[in-house]
Amino acid sequence: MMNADMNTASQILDVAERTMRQAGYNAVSYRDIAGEVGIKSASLHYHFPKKEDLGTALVRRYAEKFRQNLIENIGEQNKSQNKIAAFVLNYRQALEAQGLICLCAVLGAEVFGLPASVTAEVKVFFETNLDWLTAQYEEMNKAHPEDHAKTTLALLEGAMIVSAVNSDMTIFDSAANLILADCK
Amino acid sequence: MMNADMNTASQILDVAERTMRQAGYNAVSYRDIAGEVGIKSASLHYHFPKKEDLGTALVRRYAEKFRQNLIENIGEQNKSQNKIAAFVLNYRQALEAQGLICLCAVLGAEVFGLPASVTAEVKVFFETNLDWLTAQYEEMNKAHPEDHAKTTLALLEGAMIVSAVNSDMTIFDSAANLILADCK
DNA sequence: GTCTATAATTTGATAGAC
DNA sequence: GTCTATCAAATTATAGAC
Repeated sequence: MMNADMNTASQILDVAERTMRQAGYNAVSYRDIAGEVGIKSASLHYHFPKKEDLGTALVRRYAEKFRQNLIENIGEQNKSQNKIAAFVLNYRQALEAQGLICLCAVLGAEVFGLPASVTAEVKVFFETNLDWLTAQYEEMNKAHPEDHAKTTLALLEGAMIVSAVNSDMTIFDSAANLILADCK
Repeated sequence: MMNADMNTASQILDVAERTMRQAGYNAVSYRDIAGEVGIKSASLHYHFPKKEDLGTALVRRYAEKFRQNLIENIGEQNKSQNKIAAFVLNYRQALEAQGLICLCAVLGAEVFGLPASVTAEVKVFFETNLDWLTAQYEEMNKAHPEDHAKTTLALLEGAMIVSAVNSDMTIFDSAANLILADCK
């Protein structure tokens, strides 16, 4: 009986993640989440006293899932080129399979209106991504690994947004191809 | 006496644009806008009956301003390389001077929660950008001008978000340099 | 952990006077 | 064009029973 539905907190985060990635931080209400989970909104406050707590927990879990998924996608690969490919795939799956933009792209776009603690978690996600990418480009002996890391992350986050608005996956794929071509 | 403050509608749009670019569509309220403009929220409905009307008018004006600003930045230039540089500068000025992310990046991130008419205007903005960029890359005899256009737009929109979250303009500049280097 | 009940505030929106 | 007055609904949040 160890299925995911046993944990109410994780169910709350599941619903919150989907709705926030669809419509942003302010579009998500305790009442709507509670309705979908099947409890009352007052009960939500037991798990996450303030909305800010829900926001930070959400981004933290998202970052951890991203990390775990990356490890899975990398599998047995040990060449940096293939690790970058796994990284790009990580983002692509989120967009195509679930039809959702990266949580941190959505929250990042609203950055000047977010609680400071939520912004801090989004920043950690981006910095972790940049550090990891920089390490890969270093291993590939690129001249300016930090620059490569910055452009790769920006490309993926931006491509998700433009792709979603225009309902056109070829935008994401152009970005992905540019990143992969640069690794050859 | 032809100053901008004469037109209440444009004052409303000024405040709405700034706050939406800071915190997203749902973070902006009629009451807050009215307070800053110095009128009552009921009066706002005279100019924009529904919030959806305000949203569409906002994106339409933003797209037009972007177009006008691009023409100014291009100036006497007639080489496509320099036109692309003006395009990049257009985005950079928004971020650095005003400290704000592109309106359409912010709204685009919330795309699955926006009124359909607002989404449509954001899509027009992106498509216009893509068409213009494609024309420039065609003139430069690039092999796949549409791909170049897609990656350039995605890079700029994504770079604004990551730069803003990390309070680090070098992220935007890495993206800008990649675009400009590709034009040489 | 979840509930009922409730509070204080904010939201988009309308009617009608001036 | 802007105002007052008003509305119904939604928001985050708390107190206290079970």
